[in-house]
Amino acid sequence: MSGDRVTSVDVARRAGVSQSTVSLVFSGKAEGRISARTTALVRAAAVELGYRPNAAARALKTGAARTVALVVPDVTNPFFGGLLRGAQTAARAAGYAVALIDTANDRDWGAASAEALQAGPADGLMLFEVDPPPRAPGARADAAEPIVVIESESRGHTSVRLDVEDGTLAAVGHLRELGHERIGHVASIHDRPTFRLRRRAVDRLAGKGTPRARCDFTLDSARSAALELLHADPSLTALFCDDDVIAAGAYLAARELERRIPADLSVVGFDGLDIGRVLDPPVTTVVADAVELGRVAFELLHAQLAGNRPRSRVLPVELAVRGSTAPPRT
Amino acid sequence: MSGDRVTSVDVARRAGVSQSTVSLVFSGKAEGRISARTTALVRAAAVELGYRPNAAARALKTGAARTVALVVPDVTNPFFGGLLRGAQTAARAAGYAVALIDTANDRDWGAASAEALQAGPADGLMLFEVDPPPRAPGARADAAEPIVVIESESRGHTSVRLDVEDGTLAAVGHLRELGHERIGHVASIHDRPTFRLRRRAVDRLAGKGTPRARCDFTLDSARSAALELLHADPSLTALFCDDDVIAAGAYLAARELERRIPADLSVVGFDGLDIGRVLDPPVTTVVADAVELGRVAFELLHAQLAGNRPRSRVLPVELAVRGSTAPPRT
DNA sequence: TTGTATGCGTTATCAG
DNA sequence: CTGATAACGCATACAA
Repeated sequence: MSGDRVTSVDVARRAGVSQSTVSLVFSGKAEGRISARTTALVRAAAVELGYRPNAAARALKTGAARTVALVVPDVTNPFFGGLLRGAQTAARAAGYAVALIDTANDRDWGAASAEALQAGPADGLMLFEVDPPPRAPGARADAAEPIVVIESESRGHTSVRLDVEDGTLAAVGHLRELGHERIGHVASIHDRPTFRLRRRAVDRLAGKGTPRARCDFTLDSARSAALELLHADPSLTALFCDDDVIAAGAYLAARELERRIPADLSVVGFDGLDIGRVLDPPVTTVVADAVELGRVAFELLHAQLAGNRPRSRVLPVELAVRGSTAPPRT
Repeated sequence: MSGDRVTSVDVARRAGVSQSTVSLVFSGKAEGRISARTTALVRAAAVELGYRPNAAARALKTGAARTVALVVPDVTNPFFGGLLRGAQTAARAAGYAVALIDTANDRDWGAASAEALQAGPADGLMLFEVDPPPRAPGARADAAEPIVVIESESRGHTSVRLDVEDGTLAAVGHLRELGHERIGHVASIHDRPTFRLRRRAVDRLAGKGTPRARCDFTLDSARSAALELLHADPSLTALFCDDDVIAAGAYLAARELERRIPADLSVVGFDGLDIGRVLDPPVTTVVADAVELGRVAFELLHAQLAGNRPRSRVLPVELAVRGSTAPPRT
C-alpha cells in the first residue's frame, strides 16, 4: 500500500552527492560538468534503488511532456494499423510517446478529446479526419498547440493527406478504359473530406448520376450496400469502393448474387490492404502507404515542436491493377 | 513564440478570488464549499482566458496521471484493432488515457521498456505478450507498478488470456473427427506463451511428429511457410494455422498449387478476423473476442489501480465451422 | 464560504 | 566540477 516512490533526493543521499548532481546526470547534461566517477556513482545508486525520473515533475518543470496524441476515428480498420506503426516508430525514434485516442467514429468525442489533450498531457496533436478544436476565445494565436491534420484540411493547420483525387481518377479511369459505362460507387457513410474528394472524382469521370450506396467499414454493412446497388440497377458492370474492406464486402455480395468477378462484375478498392490481396481474384486497388502517412504526420508535428512551420504534404498513391477488373461483358 | 500558458493564478486574478478557490472549482470539490455564484464567476473567467488545468502539475501533485500504457508486439495485425478498441473504450469510460507502445516484434523488453516506462507518467501497464520489466534490485515489492499481462503469464502478475488450449483442441479435434490423419501446423515464428500452448495442444491431438513450418504474421511469410509444408509432405490433408492472417496466406499457397479448399485441403485459422470471413470459402476458425480481451485487461488494471488484487482471467473462445473444412479425399 | 501557506520531484540558475 | 535555492502549476490542510 505504501508505494514510496524513490526520488532523486534518495539517490543523491545514497551516492553521497547533491540532488542537483543527480539531476544533471539523468537529464544528460552531465557531459563535461560532472566527473565520470561521480556519474558512475550516481548511476549505480540509481540502479540499486530502482530510481526512475518522475515524468510528471519533469514535464511540469520543462513544459514538455514528450508525448504526442494521435486521434483516429476507428482503430478497428486495418489501415490504422499501418498509420499507428509509422507514427509510433517515428515518435519513438525522436523520444516521444504516443497517446492513442480512438473516437469510435464519434465526432463529438473526437472534438472533445482533442480539446482535452490540449491541456498538456500532449505536446502536440495528430488528428485523423477529425476537426481541430476551436481556438479558445481568449487564447493567444501564438500559443496554439502544434497540430497536424491527417486526411483532412483545416485553415491554418499543417496537414498530410493522400492524393486520393489522383487515385480515384486513376481507378475510375481504368474502369472507363476497359469500357465500363455503368459504374456504381460503394461509398463511406462518413462525411469526411477524403470521401468527399473521392465522390467528386468519381462523379467527374463516371457522371453526376452515378448510383451510390453508403456503408461503414464493416463487411456486413458493405455487403448490404453493394447488394442494394446491384439490385437497384442490375446493369451495373463495375463497382468503385472507398476502401478495400468495403470491396471485400462487395465480393461477398457478388458471391451471393452469383456474379463472377471480373467476368460479370469489376471491382476496385482503395488502400491496398491485406484483405484485398487475399480475395479471389485479388482486388484491383489504389495502394496507399499508411505507414508512410503516419511517419510523415509525426515528422511534421516534430518540426512544429521544434519551432518550424513545415509545409503541408500530399502523398502519392498508386493504382495496382490486379485480377478484379476486366472489360464488361458485351 | 511566447506561448504563455494561462494558469489557475491568472484565472483567480481575473475572477477576483484566490488560487485555491479556482483549484477547488476545477477539481470538482467545490460542492458545498464554494458558493454557486463564485463557482460561476470562476468558470466564466476560465473560459474567457482559455484556461485548461495543467495535467503535469496535477499529476505531480496527486501522484496519478490517469494514463495507462498498452504495449503490443505488432499493431499491424488486425487482431490488435479490436484489443485497442476494447481497452481504449473502457479506459475512456473510467477517465483514463491510453498510451500505445508498439514494439514492432522487438521481443526483448530492454528496447521497449525504456520507452514504455518513460512513456510519460503511466499509472499502470498492460503488456501483450511481452515480459514484465525486471524488478529493480532495491525496489520494494509493494511499490511495484500495477501491471496486467495479456496472453502470457508471469509469476505474481494479474493476467488475462484466451483459452487457446481449448480452442486449439476444438479445432484440431474437428479436423480429426472429419477423418484427417495428416495435419500440418503453420505456426507463428514468435516463441510466446500463447503459441507454445497451441503447439502443445496440436501435438497432443495430431501427434508429436506433426509437420510444422513457422512464419510471421504477414501474407507472404505465411504463404511461403504453407508452400514449404505442402511441398515437403504432399500427403497433408489439413492445415492448422495460428492466426487467420496466416490462414489467408495458406489460401494463397493452395491457390498456387491448385489445391482446392476444402476438397483437396482443409484449413483452420485462429482469431476470427475479417480477413478470414472474406476468403472463399470462409475459413473455419477459432473466434476470439479481441475487444473483450482489451476491455477485461483494462478492467483488471483499473481494479489494481483502486488497490485491489483481482484474479487472473481466462476468456472463452469458440470454434466457428465454416466452409474450409471437409473430410479428406479418400 | 473563502484565503494563506506549503510541498509534490524536477530542472535551472547561480555561487562556491 | 559540485551544491544550495528558487521556481514550475496545482491541491490541500488549516486559518480566517
